[in-house]
Amino acid sequence: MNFWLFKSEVSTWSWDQQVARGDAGEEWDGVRNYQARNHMRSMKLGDLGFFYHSQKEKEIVGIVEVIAESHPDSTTDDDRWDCVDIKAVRSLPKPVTLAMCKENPRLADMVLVNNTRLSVQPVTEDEWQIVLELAGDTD
DNA sequence: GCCAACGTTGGC
DNA sequence: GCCAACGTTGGC
Repeated sequence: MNFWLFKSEVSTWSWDQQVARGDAGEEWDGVRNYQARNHMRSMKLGDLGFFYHSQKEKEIVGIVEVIAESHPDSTTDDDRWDCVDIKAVRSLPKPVTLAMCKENPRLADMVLVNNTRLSVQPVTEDEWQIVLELAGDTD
């Protein structure tokens, strides 16, 4: 089981839209960055990820699950670009802001904090647990 | 709205 | 294969 983080601008694709898709999920298309694509290629069914709103909100708002492994991105004919499908699992009780991540010494190495431009990122298991704690998601 | 960081493109 | 120019992302 691996953990990830998916970044999206609210105006492009929001958490509300993702939730509205239900178990059908949605293709995480439109990624045109090799690093992000490579992360998606290494995802497995059942992997979990955070859903992060960039720009205005700058906070992790929910948890998603990979429901289809890497396949060609249907929004382009360019065969360089693949993507996965994800579905919303649940919203976080309290969103975890970028500022909170930056303040927490244990999250100092989180990709979110250090590489602001990468739209699909790996998250370590430790980081995953810490963020869940910050979110009050103590399941 | 600005700008830093970073990725990509294309000329040589 | 290098590197300058350019475009985009995203935090501030």
